[in-house]
Amino acid sequence: MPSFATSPGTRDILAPDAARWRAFQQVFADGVETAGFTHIIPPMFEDLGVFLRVGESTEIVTKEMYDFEDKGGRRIALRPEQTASVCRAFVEHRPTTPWKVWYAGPNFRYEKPQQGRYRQFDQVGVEVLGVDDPMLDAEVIGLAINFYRRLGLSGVEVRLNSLGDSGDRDRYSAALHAHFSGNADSLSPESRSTLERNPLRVLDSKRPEDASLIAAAPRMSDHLSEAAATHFSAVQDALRRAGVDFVVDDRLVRGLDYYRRTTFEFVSTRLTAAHTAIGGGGRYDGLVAALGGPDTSGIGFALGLDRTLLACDAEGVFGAPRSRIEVFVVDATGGREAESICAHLRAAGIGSDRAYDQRSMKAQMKSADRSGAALCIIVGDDERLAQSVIIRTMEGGSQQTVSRADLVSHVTRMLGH
RNA sequence: GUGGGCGUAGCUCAGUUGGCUAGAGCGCCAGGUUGUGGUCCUGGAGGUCGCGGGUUCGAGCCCCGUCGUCCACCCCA
Repeated sequence: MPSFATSPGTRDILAPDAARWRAFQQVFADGVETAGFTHIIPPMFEDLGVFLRVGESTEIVTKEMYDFEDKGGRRIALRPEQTASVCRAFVEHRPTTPWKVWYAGPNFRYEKPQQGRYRQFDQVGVEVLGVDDPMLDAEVIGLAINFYRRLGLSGVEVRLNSLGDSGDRDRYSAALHAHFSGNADSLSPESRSTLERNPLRVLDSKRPEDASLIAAAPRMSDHLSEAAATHFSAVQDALRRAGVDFVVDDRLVRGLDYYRRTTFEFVSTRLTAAHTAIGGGGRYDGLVAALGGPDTSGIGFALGLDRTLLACDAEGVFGAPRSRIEVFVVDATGGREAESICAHLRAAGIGSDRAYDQRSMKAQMKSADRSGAALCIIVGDDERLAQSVIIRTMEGGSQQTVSRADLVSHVTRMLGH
């Protein structure tokens, strides 16, 4: 039996999934770079303090951080998300604004794994710093929607809300606290403890016994300042102009404390498991300042790679790309013919593979079949002597003999390059 | 962190009230086919039954512990 396996919540991504991941990130990168975003690759670990700004009341900070002391005595944490890193980078390098960046890569949270939730999980995302314009909020949301479309997803719903400015948020939070603690008896025990940590999160409870109290709770929309309300309606107008469907969800509360004003979530309507949220984001005006930078507004989103792929599976779209092997070379003379033919094909940019260990022709043909190649090239003693090869189509099984010198041009033509 | 289900071949699983040498399908390898894959036939390799302890004449099966995994809660992507 094996001595080791992957740690809980981590896994190896093998073929063909690994290529699918790469394609996913490529599609994302192409889309956002077309919109003027540049790539940022922040480190995977940082000073713990960077991430504490995510919110003292969140479980991400209190329970789920992969933190440790390094050999130099520094408090280090594996990043649980990348927004804080991007803001730290902004403060550190002070690029000119607007600063539009995108990222892709793994994050780490110490959680109990289950479907669509891992301790090491990948996200792609964007952040824009230094722009207050509500039209940007809509553009950022549209970017994600466009990406989903390119993946082929159609069952994605945009849920939209505004948490108001920090003053609004605090006043609303106090109003909620008053409402819920006045009726604490009829609240579930879990929600009672949530109430003390973060009243907003009680709205997120899915427990049936909390439903009626939540329905009767004060509305965020009644607590928005004039400025925040104007901003929010401008965002909605811009979304309508862009033809992006959305539903305003008064109860939408996002997990991280830094969110202000516009918040949104992307929900797969085709996913039945617990995790239907495949992405989310919002404004975090104030995070840059909290990290020691100038007062700078920010907005962004992160999309979960696993969950989005789960949604793709549910819709039967964006499957794994097929093998890059187009030609498989079968050599019944010992292997040296295949050796040189593969070298030629590869030099010409044609994906090719072959068998080793002088296996039987039948075994080599089986390998050719499994490789996914469209063509197979067969060399036996006759062909070697005649300086020719047989080209066989794997699907139809028709074959022709051509001279070695013409091999690459024949193959190129047959593959339709 | 809480609760529940499940750990038997590479994969999916069967295995009776505890009872001979632990099985099937798929996959893999070889042969049937002395020059040809995908179909078919035959054969073969591959297991400390997750791990440790206990009960028993005897444990894949029962008990305890542990680890892993899945699901739900919590939380979140």
